[in-house]
Amino acid sequence: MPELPEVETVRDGLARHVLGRTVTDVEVRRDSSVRRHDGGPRDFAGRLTGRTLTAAVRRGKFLWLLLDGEDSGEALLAHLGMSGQLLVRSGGEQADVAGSHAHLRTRLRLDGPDGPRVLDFVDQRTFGHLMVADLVPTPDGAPAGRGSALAALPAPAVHIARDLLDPHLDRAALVGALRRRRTEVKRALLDQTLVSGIGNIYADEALWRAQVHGRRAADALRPVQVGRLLDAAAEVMTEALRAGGTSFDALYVDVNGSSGYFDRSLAVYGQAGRACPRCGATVLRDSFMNRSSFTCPRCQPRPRASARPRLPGGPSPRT
DNA sequence: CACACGTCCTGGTAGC
DNA sequence: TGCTACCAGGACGTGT
Repeated sequence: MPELPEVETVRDGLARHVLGRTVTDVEVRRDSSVRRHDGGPRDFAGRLTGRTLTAAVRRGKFLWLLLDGEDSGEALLAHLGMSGQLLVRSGGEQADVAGSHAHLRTRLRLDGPDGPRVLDFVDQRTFGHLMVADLVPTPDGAPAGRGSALAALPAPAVHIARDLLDPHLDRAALVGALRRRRTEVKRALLDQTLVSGIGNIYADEALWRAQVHGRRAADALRPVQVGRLLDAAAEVMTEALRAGGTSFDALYVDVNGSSGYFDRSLAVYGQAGRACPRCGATVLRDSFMNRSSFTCPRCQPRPRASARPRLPGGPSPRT
């Protein structure tokens, strides 16, 4: 599952392999891959063709490539969803044949100083998408004083909060905001408008590291516990980033959610029935909202009712 | 056929 | 009472 570390790895790969290149052709093979683009597939292709990619930027799980040009307030915005990949390869015919992929959704051809290249958007489960989006200035934009387009966000991403690896994140404010939420702490961690980049996998890993059960009420946690939780999340994502970032060769930009870290180092996610690496108790799997949560019953005791959020409806008057 | 889950959307609620 | 911000849960989509 592409969460922050995987998306950052893709961003870095794009920064190294497609910047400065110009789009020569756009082939949308499945319209739904650009379903969020206002003008449809044809407009999508039209807006990209001839544009040069000038920067690769990420916030949370959103990723975008800035486009040059007169009206340069635009970006090619990508979200990988559950299974999206962006693959770069050299643009020779051989690569075309070898590179034909069962789940290829959109292909961009690029031209640059050292020959043609191909940027493929591949997505098995189709939750991902591409679009050309307008950049809009935002007060929460980005480092002041960098008067470039970096200070603006693509319109569909303006509601996305800064992520834990963003040097301009206001940690104290985030701790406060999390503790103000009247919901389960895991749900708050997954809320991209509070803090971005955390998905189901890293949420479970962070909660395990901080020894907090995800069903505890966010507003019942002490500030220091929330701080530890955020530290744990930043830590586990940094480790995953290091592990994933080293496993790609020079040209291919690849993410399938594994990033090498997935299988090896997860303490609880997907580990139901196995031993907790810290205490040896058997890891549990619970269902919530059609999603899975993995916890260690000893390290992360389930909260008593009084420590769970008071949900709408209150203590049911079930007469 | 249940299950994987990130984001968007809807309907409803709490609190002012 | 009316308004707003917030929150829970369902829909979506495809392959294993």
